Amino acid sequence: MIFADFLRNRRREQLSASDLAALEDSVWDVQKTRARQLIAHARQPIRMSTYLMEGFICRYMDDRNGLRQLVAVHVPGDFVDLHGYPLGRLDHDVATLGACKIALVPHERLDRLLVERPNLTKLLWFSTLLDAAMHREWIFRLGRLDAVARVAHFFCEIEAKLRAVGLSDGQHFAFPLTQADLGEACGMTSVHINRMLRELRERNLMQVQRNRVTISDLSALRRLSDYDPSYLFIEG
Amino acid sequence: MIFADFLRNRRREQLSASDLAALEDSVWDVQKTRARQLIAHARQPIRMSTYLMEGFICRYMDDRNGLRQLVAVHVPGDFVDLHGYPLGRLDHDVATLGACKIALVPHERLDRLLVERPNLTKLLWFSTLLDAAMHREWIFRLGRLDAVARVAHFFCEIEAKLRAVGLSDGQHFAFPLTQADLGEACGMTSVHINRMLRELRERNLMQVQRNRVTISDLSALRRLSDYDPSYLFIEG
DNA sequence: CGCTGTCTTGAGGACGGTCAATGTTCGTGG
DNA sequence: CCACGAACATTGACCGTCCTCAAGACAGCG
Repeated sequence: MIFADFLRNRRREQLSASDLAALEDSVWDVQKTRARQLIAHARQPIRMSTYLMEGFICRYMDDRNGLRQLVAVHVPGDFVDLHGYPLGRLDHDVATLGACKIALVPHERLDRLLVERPNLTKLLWFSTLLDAAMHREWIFRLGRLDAVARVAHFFCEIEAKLRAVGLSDGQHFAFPLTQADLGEACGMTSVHINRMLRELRERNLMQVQRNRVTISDLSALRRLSDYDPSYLFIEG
Repeated sequence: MIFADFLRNRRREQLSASDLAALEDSVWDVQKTRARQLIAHARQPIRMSTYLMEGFICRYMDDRNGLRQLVAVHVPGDFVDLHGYPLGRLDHDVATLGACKIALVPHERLDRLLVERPNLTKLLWFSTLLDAAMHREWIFRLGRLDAVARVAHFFCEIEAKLRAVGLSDGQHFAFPLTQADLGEACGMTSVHINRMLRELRERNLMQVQRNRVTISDLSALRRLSDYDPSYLFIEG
């Protein structure tokens, strides 16, 4: 089962057995990729979309000087660049963070689903709009929060997303991002990320060590960063 | 014709006469609204979406202290909260900036279009993903640009969007946002917005006066802010 | 004509960036 | 099993951008 985690704890009950089977059938290939590998280029037309089964993927834009701004971080269960289907090309790059397992879905097969399966189409549409909701939360984070809160807010989101697919117990989870990556996500330098992580550690809220995050006080972390996960549409 | 500007200069040629007629038929009411009026509430279920015919609308989120962060500014031709259809509820508020003319489309009617008109559905989906692309550009703006460039970048986007629907000639356009609004869009204080506008004026790039923007050197403005409008998918 | 919201400007300070040095971890190959 | 190098993490000193606070000017509107 490739799409086992797709919309898990979201609206999966709206996915009929037959729609799910059609979705599974639309997969062209399942692949493993190494860490730090580019999997889709900005501006080029794309003919397939990538569904993430294992690992972490990010999307980012470059400025003139080659400095990156991450615009999304994806976890298993995410249909990473499904928006490339209606758009036809991407406005950003997509790359793996750690090693990943991905499924590739050709757009011609999505065309069939669009015509034959309105219910599934609406769920696929929904899933691309979840990404848009996350984008909005990132805008809020960058526009209104100070440095500590930005970092805390970022981890709150990752934790909530991972928990929805069973990869966090609320206290621990695997996490392949470096401090430089965090800087590119939060709009700050890796040096300052380091200081903010120290602050969060010293306040006994959370810590990061060797690709692993430990959260000791999730509710304090959420309070600190004004975090409300309702935009993720996770049930229960 | 209500949807005269919808996807104008984007993919409107893909909109068949019959699809367009069906879209027009799905409108329940056309209304005029005053300036600074809330038209959709965060968190509440919504049963209609708003298409903007005239005026400016913004979407925003509040932090704990009631400080706003704008996440989008809409111009005529935008289907402002169409994403509320697959989502079922919004994660943010929607309000008019100046006086507006809007068309309301009940979601039950969109359900019919979804089942009967896959081609139209794909275009509607596309239009919600344009908004997501703009969100990404806003993330980039807030994360990677300094204050002058942020303001310049914002105006470059507004100008490009207005030009696509014939409301800017590349040099002049109507603009109802106050400096406080600009601050809420660009993640800075209105005081600093004021200083940056002065800088742009003194460098002979652009100026704002009485709800009107004059751009004297658009290409310099774009260079300054690393602006590339390709994410808007405007043709020609 | 006065009220209110918006704009403008200044002075001082805090937050986060820059630059640079050092420490740590981990994979690779001898 | 250890030696080495590369990538990543950590810390300090200094500095610039942008925020805060505050006062005053201006414009639109009753």
